[in-house]
Amino acid sequence: MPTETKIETQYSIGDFAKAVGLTAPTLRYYETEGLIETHRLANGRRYYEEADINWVKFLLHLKGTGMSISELKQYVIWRAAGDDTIPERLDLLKKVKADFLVQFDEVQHHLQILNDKINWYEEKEAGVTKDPESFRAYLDRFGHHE
Amino acid sequence: MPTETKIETQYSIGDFAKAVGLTAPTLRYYETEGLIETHRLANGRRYYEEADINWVKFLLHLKGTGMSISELKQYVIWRAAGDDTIPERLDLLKKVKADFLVQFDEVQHHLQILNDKINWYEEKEAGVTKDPESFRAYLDRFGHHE
DNA sequence: ATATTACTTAAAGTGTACTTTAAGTCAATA
DNA sequence: TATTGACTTAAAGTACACTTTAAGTAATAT
Repeated sequence: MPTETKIETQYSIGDFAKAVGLTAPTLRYYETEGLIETHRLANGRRYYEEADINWVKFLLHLKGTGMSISELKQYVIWRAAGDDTIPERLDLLKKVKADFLVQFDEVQHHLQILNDKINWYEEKEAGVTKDPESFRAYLDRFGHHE
Repeated sequence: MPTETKIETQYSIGDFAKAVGLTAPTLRYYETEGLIETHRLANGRRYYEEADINWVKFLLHLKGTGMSISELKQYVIWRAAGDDTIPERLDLLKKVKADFLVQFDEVQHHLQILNDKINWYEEKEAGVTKDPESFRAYLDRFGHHE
């Protein structure tokens, strides 16, 4: 069996930024915050590999669930400390999830009211009701409150 | 039929703040931003009525869908200008809704990845897999990507 | 009556997450 | 070879949405 030399694609910071949908300054900022470890060429320039794309994309998913930079930093610190910190990481992610679900419910309620208002305006514009119904009364009709 | 004198409950800014879940400084800030019109007692102090509670809660619903203070301000300006601006308000709310729905989909995907990671950690912790499976491989098993 | 609390304004400060600038080095293209 | 473009760092600046401070007046509670 021949020995395969794996040739990893190397990305400059600009190309990597495009690949993950961020800007080069943001990547440098994340690096100073300890979220990303960067590799350096002999001339001092940063480079990134395929695996780094997965890592950054995963970080962005966590970020998208509401994790702050400092929470991500804590997560990264625990991750670097090895498998002993899996319970801590799990607790953190579960807390993030619980917070997320609360927000998620709230935001769905906000959407319901927004939808109701849009529908109310459309009915009003169409002149469906001659005697105009208040938005409150309109909400009441659907049992939508607060 | 006797003439009914409607006695509107009057709230001080502190009580009103509690009623809507904000702080007094935030209410003053919203007032300077033109989101809230305040009534004043003879002594210069602000007071609020029941109807103001509905208005602030409605604003907070719109805010919760992602509208910025300046978008809310624009909405309020149009509202004050009367029914002629209903098309503008409708356009704004529809744009807000469209943006919201994009975000909503994204955020659900973020949740999926978060959930997958939590499950992956739990399986890892339980020692279900002897030969540890990478998170990428785990995601692949469920068809969860990016 | 006095002390505490709530209100008033204007202005300055805070936190988060970047973004931009400045000054310089180095690599790639015409 | 010249010049354009991409990179480097450190530090300052920005946007948003409040929050806090300061200095003062007025209402409420003991």
